[in-house]
Amino acid sequence: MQKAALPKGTRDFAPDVMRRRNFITDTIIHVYKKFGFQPIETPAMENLSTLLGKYGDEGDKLLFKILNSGDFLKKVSPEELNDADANSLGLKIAEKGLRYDLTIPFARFVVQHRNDILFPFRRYQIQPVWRADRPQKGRYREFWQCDADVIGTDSMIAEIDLIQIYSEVFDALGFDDYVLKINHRKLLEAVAITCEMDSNFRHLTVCIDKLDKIGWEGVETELATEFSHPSIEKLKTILINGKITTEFLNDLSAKLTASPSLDQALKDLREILGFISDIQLDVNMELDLSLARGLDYYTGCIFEAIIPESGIGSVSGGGRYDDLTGVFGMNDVSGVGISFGIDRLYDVMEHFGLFNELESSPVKLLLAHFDEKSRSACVKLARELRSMDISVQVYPDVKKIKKQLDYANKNHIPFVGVIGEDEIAAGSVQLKNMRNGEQVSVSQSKIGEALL
RNA sequence: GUGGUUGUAGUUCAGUUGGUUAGAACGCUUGAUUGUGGUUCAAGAGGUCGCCGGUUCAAGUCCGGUCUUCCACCCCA
Repeated sequence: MQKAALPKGTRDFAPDVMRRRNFITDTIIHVYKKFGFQPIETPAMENLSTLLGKYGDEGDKLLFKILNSGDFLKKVSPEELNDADANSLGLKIAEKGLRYDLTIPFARFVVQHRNDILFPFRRYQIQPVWRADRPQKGRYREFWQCDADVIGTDSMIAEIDLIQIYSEVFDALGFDDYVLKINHRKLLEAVAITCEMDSNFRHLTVCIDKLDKIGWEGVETELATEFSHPSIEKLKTILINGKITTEFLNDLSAKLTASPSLDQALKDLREILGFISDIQLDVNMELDLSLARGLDYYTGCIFEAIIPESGIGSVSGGGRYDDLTGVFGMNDVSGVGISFGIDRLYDVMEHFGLFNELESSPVKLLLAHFDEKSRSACVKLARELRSMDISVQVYPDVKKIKKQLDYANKNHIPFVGVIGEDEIAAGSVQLKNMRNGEQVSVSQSKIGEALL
């Protein structure tokens, strides 16, 4: 016999888990729709060429590759088999991969359907993504992302909408404590220029992103592998406080070397802060200069949402990208998007006990019986009740009534209708309320009303 | 990819320095109750101790490998 098992980092979702997961996705979809986003879906697999090189070296390693069908070794010579490293050999025997996120497939989608899309285009997409990571707390190899993107405009109205979405989603899910962090890649570029660290911008962003986690001393150590001491000291005077306020933006600009990047970042951020103030949006947003985000394609505003004391990093991330579609041959299309991680939202909600909905069954009535004849009567009655849009289930086997009641009880089915010889003769049903145990005899023709 | 950690009944877990027939709770089945669930009581079923190999008179217990769980790093939802 074979052992029933799942690949590492993947999970089954039982009905009670699905009910909660659906609550999360329904909540998010409801908000997305209010802001005019429309759903799309894309395939689980993409061509590897679509995926590779979009998420940095680290991302490439984490892609699940799909072995070519048929004789996948046909195109590989014995010499290549011996000499090749795993990476280059992988490309010869696999030309498809599982998607790593929903943003790159969306960019591909936009380019491919450019003639059918009306820009600016707002889409939401809720599908699983796969990463060949090592699983740990809040990290799975298969997990669900819940994306919303606006593409085809560089207006900050898109950012403002996304910020409002954050506020509404967290409120609706019941989080009273969350932090929406925001920063701007071009502001970071200005910092890099000022500190003469623009030679290795990526290293800079990776380091300062860890400020929260490892503190300035840790960041300093990691920076030292690439940058000079004076540069690091200068960065310290800019970064040391990490979090900055609206007013601090002005002070900050005075510290930074003038550049087009700086101008753009300040313009965007001031516009956003202005809107938030105008509409008096109640959102717990922090401008955080140490927020960098590793994904390579971000070029403007970047977002990250965290739930303090949850034990899980971030539940959402996002940002603006100026040229995601460029690699697919469609230039100068700016977009901005966010992505909620359903699995992490679930874990955090469970951690704080935010799932407080009553245990209830989608089935309202179970019809119980004593023999094949009364069971037939149940099937007939069930059909009538369903035509009234009542969710009914007929117990399938002829078993003791005790067993059938027990089944209803364990499934939290609120009502049981018992039909036997006497009831058939009288055209009635014994309707039992499973919550309080009360039982009444009801005419079969009236049972629908009794339940509604 | 690096380091650590975990695995015993359906589930959560005990199991002494290696030593008879591996336990508990909950769950499950049956009965008390042949037309009535939840509570109670009684009885019963259920384990190749993750898998493979090694040490030993003897392995759930020690050793090696492997898979799995969880955690940290890297990175990220």
